[in-house]
Amino acid sequence: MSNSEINRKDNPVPEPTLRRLPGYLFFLQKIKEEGILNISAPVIGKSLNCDSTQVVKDLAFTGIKGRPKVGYNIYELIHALEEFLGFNRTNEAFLMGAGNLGSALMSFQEHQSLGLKIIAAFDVDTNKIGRLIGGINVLDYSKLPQLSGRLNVKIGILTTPNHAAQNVADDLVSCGIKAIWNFTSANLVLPGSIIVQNTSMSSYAAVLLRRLTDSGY
Amino acid sequence: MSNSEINRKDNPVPEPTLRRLPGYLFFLQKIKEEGILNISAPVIGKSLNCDSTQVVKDLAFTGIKGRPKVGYNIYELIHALEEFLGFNRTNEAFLMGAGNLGSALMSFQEHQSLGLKIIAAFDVDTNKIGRLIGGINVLDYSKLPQLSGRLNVKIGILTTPNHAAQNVADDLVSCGIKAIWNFTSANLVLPGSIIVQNTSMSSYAAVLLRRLTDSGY
DNA sequence: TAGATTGTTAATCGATTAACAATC
DNA sequence: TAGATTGTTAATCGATTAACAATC
Repeated sequence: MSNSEINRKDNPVPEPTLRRLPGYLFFLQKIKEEGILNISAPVIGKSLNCDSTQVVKDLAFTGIKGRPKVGYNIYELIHALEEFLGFNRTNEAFLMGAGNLGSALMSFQEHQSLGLKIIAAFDVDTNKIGRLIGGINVLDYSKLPQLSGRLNVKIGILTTPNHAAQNVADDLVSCGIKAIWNFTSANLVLPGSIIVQNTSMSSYAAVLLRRLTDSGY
Repeated sequence: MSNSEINRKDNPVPEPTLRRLPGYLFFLQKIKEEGILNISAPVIGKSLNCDSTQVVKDLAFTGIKGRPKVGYNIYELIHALEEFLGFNRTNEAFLMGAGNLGSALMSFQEHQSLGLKIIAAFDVDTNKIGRLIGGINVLDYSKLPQLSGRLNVKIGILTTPNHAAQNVADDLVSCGIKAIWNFTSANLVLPGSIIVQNTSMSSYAAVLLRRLTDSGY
């Protein structure tokens, strides 16, 4: 039984850990340029402002082995992180709703480095259908079942208006989508097997604004 | 000593709570249309798929009082949430970096309902300077100190390329900005008094992609 | 009054941090 | 060998969930 197979069922990676891992990866990619070969958890922790024990534990989830007194080989570590996070694969996705936010995500090059590839966008607005945004075609929403049947895409990115979110999510699920990246404020009710990643701007705005109030302005 | 004054110092609102509060607010705004006058924590919990005790505790942070057997007055509750989160105020912000993501945020109307108002954007790209995006002017980056001196803006939205993020953040701080909403992947090193809200897409992509892998595709 | 719900206190759970043994 | 760092086990901390008393 491989490490990943053990994790799959009994030992899911904690979400806080997953959220930190890309930070390590970006830091390592940055300092790789400086020709450093090995790096230790205390150095990473000091640079990223977090506990070194936590760095060790987080990195252990990727299956990488470090050497006492030396640390981790930076190339192995970068590879392990990319592999573990799926950033070096190509994960195809549909984008639903080519409005402001949707268009931005299509134009946003950085997804590529996260192994995410939006292969098509869908909208009901005839003004948007047929347009090419960030190199991605905006298709008629009614074409979704047909295309999903052929392409076996697993990820849906939801950038519709809030009121349409639940219906579109339901449609995605019936088309075989396994994971939904929900940028709307809608609370989606979906089968438990569907992975939902909520990324509503309002949550972050809430934290930021309240902290500002807490601090006494 | 008012409730908010007590919270300010000794009892900061937990971040998980703050992240959930906008969800309650959107739900309430939606069902307000149906003419419902009172709503109980168990009903909110059932609809939003979370524990009713948690709803009660979360709402208590806003200072609102409920009535046993009846629940909360929906109008009072909406008001309390908006007030507490700062969504009914106008919080002015500068946006730094009018690229794809920055442009999207400028066009994204929903910020208004979060009490956020981007009053100007800044960029170094002469092709962008002078343009109007989503009704917001893109100004020359060098104009930042001058404008911030006059306007007393507290919030900076950081949508620059990663490599420029730290420098721009430093400039924002020296211009009197108190809170930075960081959309880049850069790990910002700033004075402790500055509120930083990291919203890097890569963290969410990481969680989503890994959960997909965990589930066995 | 009876019953549902708030509001609070206690128990559980999970993540972070600390301690320490293993090892290069 | 000595010392720094990994890797693991234990202690702490905070958030969630459960229990229960107060109350409308």
